[in-house]
Amino acid sequence: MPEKIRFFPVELTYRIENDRAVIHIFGRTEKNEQICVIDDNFEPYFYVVPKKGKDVQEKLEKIRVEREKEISAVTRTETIQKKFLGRDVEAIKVYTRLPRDVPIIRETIKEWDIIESANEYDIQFRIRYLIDKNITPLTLTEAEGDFVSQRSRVPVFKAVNVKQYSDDSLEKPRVLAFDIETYSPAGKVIAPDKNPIIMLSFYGENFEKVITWKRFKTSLPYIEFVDSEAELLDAFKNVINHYKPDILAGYFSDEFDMPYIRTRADKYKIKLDIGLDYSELKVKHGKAVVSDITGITHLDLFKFVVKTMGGTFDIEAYSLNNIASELIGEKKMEVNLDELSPVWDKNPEQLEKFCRYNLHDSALAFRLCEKLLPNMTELVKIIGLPLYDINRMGFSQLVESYLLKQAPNFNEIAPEKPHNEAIKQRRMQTYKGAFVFEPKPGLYRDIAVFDYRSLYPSIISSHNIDPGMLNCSCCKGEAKLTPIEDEEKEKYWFCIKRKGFIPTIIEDLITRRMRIKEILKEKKSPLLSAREYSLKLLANSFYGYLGFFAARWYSIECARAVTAWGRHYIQDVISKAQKAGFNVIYSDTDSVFLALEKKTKKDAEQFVEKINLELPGLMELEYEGLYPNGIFVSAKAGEAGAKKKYAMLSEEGTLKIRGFEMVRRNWSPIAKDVQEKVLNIILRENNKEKALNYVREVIKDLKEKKIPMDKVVIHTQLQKETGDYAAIGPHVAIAKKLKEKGLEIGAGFMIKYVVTKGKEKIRDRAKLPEDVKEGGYDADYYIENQVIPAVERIFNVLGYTKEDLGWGEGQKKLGKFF
DNA sequence: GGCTCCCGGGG
DNA sequence: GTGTACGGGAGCC
Repeated sequence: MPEKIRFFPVELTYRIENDRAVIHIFGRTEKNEQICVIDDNFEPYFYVVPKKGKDVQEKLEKIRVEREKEISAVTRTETIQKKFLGRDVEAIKVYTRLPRDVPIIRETIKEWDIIESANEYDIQFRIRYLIDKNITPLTLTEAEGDFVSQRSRVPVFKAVNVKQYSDDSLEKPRVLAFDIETYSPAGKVIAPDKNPIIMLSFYGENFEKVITWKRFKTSLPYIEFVDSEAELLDAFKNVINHYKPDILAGYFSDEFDMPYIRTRADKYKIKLDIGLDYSELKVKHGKAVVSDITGITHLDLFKFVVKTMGGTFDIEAYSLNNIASELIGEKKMEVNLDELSPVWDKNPEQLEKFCRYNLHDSALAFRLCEKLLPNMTELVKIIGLPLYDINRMGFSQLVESYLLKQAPNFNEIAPEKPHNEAIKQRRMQTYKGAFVFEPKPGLYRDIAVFDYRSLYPSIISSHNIDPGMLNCSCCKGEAKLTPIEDEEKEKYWFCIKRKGFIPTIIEDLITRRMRIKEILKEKKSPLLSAREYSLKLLANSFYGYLGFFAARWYSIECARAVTAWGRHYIQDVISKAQKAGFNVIYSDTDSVFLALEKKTKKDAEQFVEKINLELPGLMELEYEGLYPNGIFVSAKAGEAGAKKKYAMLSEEGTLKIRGFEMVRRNWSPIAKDVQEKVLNIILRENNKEKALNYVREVIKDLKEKKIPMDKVVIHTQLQKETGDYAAIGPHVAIAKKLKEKGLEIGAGFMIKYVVTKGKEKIRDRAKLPEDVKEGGYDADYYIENQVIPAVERIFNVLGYTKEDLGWGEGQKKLGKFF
């Protein structure tokens, strides 16, 4: 008699056992125990769409391909009525024995001239399983079968039937956060192959631990001493095995902690078999590095923050410190990490504070995970992919995964991913973007900002913008033409009789979100606001997706139509604002900035209300806020317009800075300092004279060599061996000289240099800081190439000349504003 | 004006 | 592995 169990799937994979693909679903039962449910009843397949009147089926069934002594063959085929971009097609569902046969078979038929296309041959087998079985990870699922005996860290249940049971979801997955500290002398680059891990910390529910392999006196109960790095790595495994987390969370752990741990374990030939099936921690080096443990979801919170949440907050860098302060209001512990290695070598009695620092980072990762998990979980529930995947996906992938999940409900076959040629073609195509009302560069006071809520999604829905609805023969001459202004482009339309696949889906997302917002007005719920946010995120990503060259449902006509209608609607607000007597100073895509001047905040709010009364159902203009001070600058020196480059001071006193590209580490500290200081003086103190004098002072100090050397040191890392460079930049020139001196200089080394005076190329004037005596730097270089570019756009709008800055005649030309 | 190289995060 | 996913700025060539 088969047994029934219920569980929350967390992660899944597949293995080949006895020549069959077996899905392994890892999860937690209702009784809160970890489990692995296996299912060998799912066949790999893909679709073939034959050309009209061609008999393809028989030929398909005869395929046999030999690769590396393995035979790939089609096991059976089915003819099936499907839709492709809204059109009815007769497709063949082609089954194979193993998942890996799918791409092989597709490869052998791709040149056949009797087929229209092959489709859905590149959907991962585990994802195909979730889609076809309609199983959503983290959501209560029922399996029918029996427990079997199999080598595994958790009980294994062999299922004959697996199906979604209810909408209940795993409330509290078990989370363990971790972080490592490594031996890393000051100024030296991080080198996993050379330098050991010296500390490792974990933070979980009622659990904190720091493991280190140098002993010192401490009363901290969570510190555990071991005798070597190899023992520390063993402890890493043991802690995970005993804690039994569903989720192992880190910050930048995909690309730092995990690869580091992997490299160190390999050095000692330690098996990192922490997978629930005893498989090893896998670090995969692709374009981005990802680290994967079978059965345990490894989350890299950095990736989620950067890829998905990024746009929502206003920070200059995605460091753990910034993100933690922004999201959970906590900072990292202040510690000078340059001291860690010397202390480790010479003063181990001082290691305790580094242990606390190490634990605190894990604690931050843990709380960040708690904070972000509702957002990720909601995306899991909406899109239907495991957490692991959601964590690492960008917007386009989220949209595409959602469409792939929805396609069967509409009986749609997914289009192929574009291949090389198509991508090249698509990349060359351009279209007109959003409308930008170019501001007159300058300083403004009392700026009221409005924006359309979900402008593009509501356009896609209300204008039925969909690749399959384009230029239908049924509505020719009847449907409204897309309002593209470009005369050379042919006008086109979208069907008004049928609703497209994408508009249907997006409308569903918008209305679901609206319902949630209604509930949220009544009472707060973190869960619902996470869902609301996820729905918004997803809906907002469709437009970009339609114009993304690598998208399956790519359609430049659709993308072009969205921006065309967008321009139409924003221009409408602008003209109405002007008619109402407002001074429109700036507008971009879906937002309008008004300088209030003689009008009041109340006038602005009333204006928005009035606009909203006239807007069709889904569309809404929002009052974003009032900014007492703002500066709008031109994009490049001398250029008139200024797209997306402004800084404003909010009523709450925070600076909102847009478009001033981050001055990064390969800039000198003096350039960073000056940019930040100038914006602050102008917006907070409202004193351009003071800002001017400040820069003038800095320029003077540079010329008089009063700015200390450490403010002009530029850091650049060598990315490859010195001999491998085609172009010799300043840092490469330095590296070559160092090498000639017999120093060990290779890829990864951090080069610090100072540019000195001379007429040669910059690379010939770049010197090591220690080879330049105090004041030996080239003041002109730092003024012209560092300080001035950092503030040029700002002073641009203030209209000062170079004489005003004390950088007068007879000097090298600096651009007309100085 | 193209092409090449670097940055991010982490210690 | 039912494969190939950044995007923008500076300096050399």
